Amino acid sequence: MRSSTKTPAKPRGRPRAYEPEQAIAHATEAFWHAGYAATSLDALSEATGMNRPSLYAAFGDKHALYLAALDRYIAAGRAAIDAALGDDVPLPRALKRMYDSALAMYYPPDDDARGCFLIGTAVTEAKDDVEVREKLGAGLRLFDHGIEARLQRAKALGELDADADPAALAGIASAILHTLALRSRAGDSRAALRATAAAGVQLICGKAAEKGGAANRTRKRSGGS
Amino acid sequence: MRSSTKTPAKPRGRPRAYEPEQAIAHATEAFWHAGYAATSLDALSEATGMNRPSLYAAFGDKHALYLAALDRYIAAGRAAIDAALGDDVPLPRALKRMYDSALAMYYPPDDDARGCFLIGTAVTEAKDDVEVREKLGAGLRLFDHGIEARLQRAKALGELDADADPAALAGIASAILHTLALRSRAGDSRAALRATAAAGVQLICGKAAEKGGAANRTRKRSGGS
DNA sequence: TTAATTTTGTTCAATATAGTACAAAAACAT
DNA sequence: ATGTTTTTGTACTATATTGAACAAAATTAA
Repeated sequence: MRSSTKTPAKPRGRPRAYEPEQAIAHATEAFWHAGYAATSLDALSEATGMNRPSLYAAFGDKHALYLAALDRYIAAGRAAIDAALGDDVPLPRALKRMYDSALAMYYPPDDDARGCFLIGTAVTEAKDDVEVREKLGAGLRLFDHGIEARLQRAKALGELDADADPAALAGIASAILHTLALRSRAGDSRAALRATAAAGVQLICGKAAEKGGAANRTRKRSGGS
Repeated sequence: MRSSTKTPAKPRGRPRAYEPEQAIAHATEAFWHAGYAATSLDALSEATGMNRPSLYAAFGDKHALYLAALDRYIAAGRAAIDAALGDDVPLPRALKRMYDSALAMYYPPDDDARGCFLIGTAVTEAKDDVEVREKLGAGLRLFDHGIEARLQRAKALGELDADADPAALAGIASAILHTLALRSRAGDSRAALRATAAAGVQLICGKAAEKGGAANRTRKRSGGS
């Protein structure tokens, strides 16, 4: 039962000294630092602990490895968005949680601010590299759709006005995410970006957005003045 | 009178075969395409028409040339923002004009979409390169302040609510600009980004924002329904 | 016309990088 | 134990790239 899904019988020859998932994770870190073009295969070799021929055998060339790193990051990003927006927390809180979760990635505890891997590295390559451009575009759209789904639910639940446009608002919410992704790498402080995110949430959700934190769970969504 | 300001008397030796301003402009184009790391000195040499020794003599190394290109672009960007927001056009119109002016740069008439030079190339380098990071941060702030100044005027003129926070709104308006900068390079259509910009303008200016385009120049800023 | 000055253009050396070839090593199958 | 298979690790080649050296060219000053 397990042999057909996970382990294809038994691997025949010398066992690999690395775990593919881990290797891609470490390669991602390397690309994240210097970007795609400035990251040499030697740097990737050192980051993954694999020597160059093993890298080629396992992933193909540098480009293929980068695409694999993008795929992995995009999937994790979408999962993080869904996790932040998932359970039935009020919309402003959920959005703030999403932005905080992003900032936690953009400001690693032990290193300098690095921003978003996708935006911080793929945007540069996207101009001349069709595969990167399409992966980047698809990734951004995937994030959009995760947010849009939550906003659609919010509209259905009355958390948003009846005439609200979830798709358009998702575009704005994504724009806030993008500015965080950029500015964290550009040297802005985490506190400043939290404030930007909060301002964005307030604008998206309307003036009635909670301000005191956990206090007003049962806030009113007034429509008048 | 002119000798001390523009032309320092007369240049002594062989005249240069290039104009520094033009050379930086062409170098900018080259960097814009492939990014900083992937642009070789040979590519810069070809783009500028200068051979490598002349490049070194004129600007120093590749890094210094890139910084000069960033400076020039940032100054032009600020000028474009001020021009778009300058005269006394209503706020929503002015913001849309700013975004349109940005999109005109991001989608060159004769080439593929290229996005924003600053965001499309400097963000990647910013992580490990202090000078680029500081220039990028200063550039983004310069743009912010241009927008914020207009929003402050808008508040004084009653175009924004009395309790509006111009600085915070400028952060949002910049975020919209950033998302356009990214997404244009990521393959999004210009029409889609114009719609995103319009949605952002509407949210920033309030529901009373104009919708009909050039038709309602004399719209009312009603407070009611 | 001659000297001085600055830029240009060719050439070269040093290094880095990508990609591959090939032998050694570590496992399984018989 | 012996052979087969797959991965590892070293070494090598080809190319690209940076940065500088140096002679030729174009101009002004005397």
